Amino acid sequence: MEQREAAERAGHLRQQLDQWNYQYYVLDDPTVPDAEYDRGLQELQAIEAQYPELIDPQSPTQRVGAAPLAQFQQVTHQVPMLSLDNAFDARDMQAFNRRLLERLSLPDAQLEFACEPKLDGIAVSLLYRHGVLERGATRGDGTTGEDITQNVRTIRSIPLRLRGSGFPDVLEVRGEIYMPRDGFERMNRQARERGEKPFVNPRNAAAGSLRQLDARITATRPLQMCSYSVGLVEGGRLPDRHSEILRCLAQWGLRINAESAVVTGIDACDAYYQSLAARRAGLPYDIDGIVFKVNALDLQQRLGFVSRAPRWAIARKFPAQEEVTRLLDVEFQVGRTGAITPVARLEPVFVGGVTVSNATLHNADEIARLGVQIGDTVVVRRAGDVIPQVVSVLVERRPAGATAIVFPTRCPDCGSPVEREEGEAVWRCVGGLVCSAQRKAAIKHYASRRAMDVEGLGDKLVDQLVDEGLVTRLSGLYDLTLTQLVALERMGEKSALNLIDALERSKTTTLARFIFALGIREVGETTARNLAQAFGSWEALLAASESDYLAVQDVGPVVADHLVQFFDAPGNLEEVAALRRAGVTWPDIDTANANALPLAGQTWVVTGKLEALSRDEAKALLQGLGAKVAGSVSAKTDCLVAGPGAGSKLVRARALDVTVIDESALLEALAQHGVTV
DNA sequence: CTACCTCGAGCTCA
DNA sequence: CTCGAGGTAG
Repeated sequence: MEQREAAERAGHLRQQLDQWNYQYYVLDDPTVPDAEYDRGLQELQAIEAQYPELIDPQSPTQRVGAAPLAQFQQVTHQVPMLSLDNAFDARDMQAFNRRLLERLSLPDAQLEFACEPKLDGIAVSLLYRHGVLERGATRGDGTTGEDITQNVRTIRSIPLRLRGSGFPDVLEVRGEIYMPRDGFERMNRQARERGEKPFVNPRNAAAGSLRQLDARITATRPLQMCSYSVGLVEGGRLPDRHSEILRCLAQWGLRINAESAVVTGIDACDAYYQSLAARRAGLPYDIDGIVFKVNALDLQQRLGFVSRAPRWAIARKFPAQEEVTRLLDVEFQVGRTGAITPVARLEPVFVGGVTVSNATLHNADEIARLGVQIGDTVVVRRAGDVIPQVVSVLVERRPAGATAIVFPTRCPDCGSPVEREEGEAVWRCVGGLVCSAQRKAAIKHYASRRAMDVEGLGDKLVDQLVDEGLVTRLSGLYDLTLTQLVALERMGEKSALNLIDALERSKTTTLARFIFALGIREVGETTARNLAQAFGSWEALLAASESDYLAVQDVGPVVADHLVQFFDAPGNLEEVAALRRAGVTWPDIDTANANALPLAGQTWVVTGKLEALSRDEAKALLQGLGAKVAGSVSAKTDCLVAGPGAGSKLVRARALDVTVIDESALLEALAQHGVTV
């Protein structure tokens, strides 16, 4: 075949194959036998082999999976991928509706909702530029995910090129990648036949398949993609109703859920939920709830967002699955703060897609409330990502040998007495650092990634080090020698050297990390950062008084009290000194730096009703940029943010010639300083 | 909390 | 081959 003729034939074949592919994988409506599709594909492959210059990256032959990656690259979502608020029953849904109507000032409206099942898979983002699939990414934390382009390209229901026309220049499609039940069963059957370990549920199978560095493996997995919204849109317009946008996506060759529907009013949402719940078991895929979205985009915009979720959407979850099992034993774990937590050891039971063998019983009150005994038959509940729970006891099935759970009066680890503070539910071991469980927890926390980040120092190793008596205090970590380490189990020279090296590297840190690493009660990462920022140096922190602490962001009387207690306790200051002697060091923060925050020195006031933010949120964001947010307008006020309904403050601001901006200007100002809402 | 992937390194046995 | 650590996801 001549090249010109080959090019023509290849073009024709691609179009034909894309069409068949679309009908098969997107519409679920095959029009030709598999053999015919395969024949076409082979012919195209043959042409492309003969004329490699004719290969098009979007060709249907290019779905077999590319060569393995060394690692996934990070990608930033320009429009964050938010999560959804949850509803668990009809009452939550009514409350959702009331919130909507109130915010929109439409007390009696029957809003239109777009509804569809919430597939149990992995959320992804697909970026199309000029209709060509450019990038696929995981959700990650909503802002930063991983580039899984190579893997998504192998999924047949994801078009490599959009069909038709009229799509925006840049279109980010969001949806769920999942594994249909039949594919999951088939794959697991094959895995078992080959003596490999099957996946426990379709969701994990989909997640595992997408995490492959070798896309050729992903290509063999029966994955599907279903689109449910759009993110970034540039150079084009989309319709003004969610349901219409979905229709566009379908026209452009993306798969959308066949069950999607539009209903009017919250009661119709309930009916939709009930009908789908009844058919749930018969669906070809797993779902864990139903999503309801306000259909009109202008209303969505007016409703805005709360922290990490839109106000205009909600996921109504199905009731958590429950299973009956036996309580084998209760262990009492001692946490970093000495808190004693009872943990139920259960006869392993498959519930909600995973095998549950542990569940927290929280505290003594919870045990009393349940009236549970060891040996009892209990009901365990698990819903999706929530922690398994012991819900109730089947008392009538209590065996003769059941024994009461005796809450310890002494620490199970060190034997010190346990105490409970007035009004608190948790009992704590008073042993402090005498208690090896607390020491272990303290060291694990110190070494953890967000604290001092000692790579390679995991739970098991810490247990060993403490049990062998090699480390009795934090600073003891830095005294470890090669000889000591090599003597440990599963520790060769290489591992030992790596650990010593990691410890050495951890010594250079920041004040914020160090404060966090100390494990002061109630002082988490954020508070530690605020303290570091406010005081700049360890000395300044130490010299500060309780009232100085109270002046720091997010520090209330409780945290301030814990700080004072920490510094008053005898061993702590000596321990910090020992750590610094061992070489732990950080740069002091120029406290002038704190004043370098963009709005430092300015005083703002927020009044009236805001839409995208609550007043408290606006206040917090402004404070984050260094502004002082006052309650009333004075001559010293730099700027007034006035929403609708602003009254005397607005009048006074005008009188005093204070700058007044509205909410959109505020959002813009925040965005200018890198704060997106 | 559970499950999964990946990697480095130690252990085991030929 | 197995283990532990580190990371991701829901």
